[in-house]
Amino acid sequence: MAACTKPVRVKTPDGAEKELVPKKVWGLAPKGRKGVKIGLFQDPATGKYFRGKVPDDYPECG
DNA sequence: GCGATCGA
DNA sequence: TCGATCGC
Repeated sequence: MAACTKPVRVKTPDGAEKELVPKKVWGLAPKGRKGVKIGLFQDPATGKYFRGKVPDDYPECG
C-alpha cells in the first residue's frame, strides 16, 4: 500500500503541530490489549527524530 | 507495566 | 542500553 505517504497531524518536540509524513509506522500493543499505532517522524525544522501516535486506520509501513 | 522501534 | 511514544 502507499503508506508513509499521507501526512499525519502530529505534535513536534518543539510543541508545534504540523502535518508530517512518518518514516515508519507500526503497532504497539500488549497481549490482549488494543494498544496504539506509533509513527517515527523527523521534525523538518530541527532534524530531530521523535515518535507520535498515528490514527488506528493508518497502514503500517516503512 | 505492557507492547515495537530505533536514534542517541 | 535506554528514552519516548499512548491507552488501557
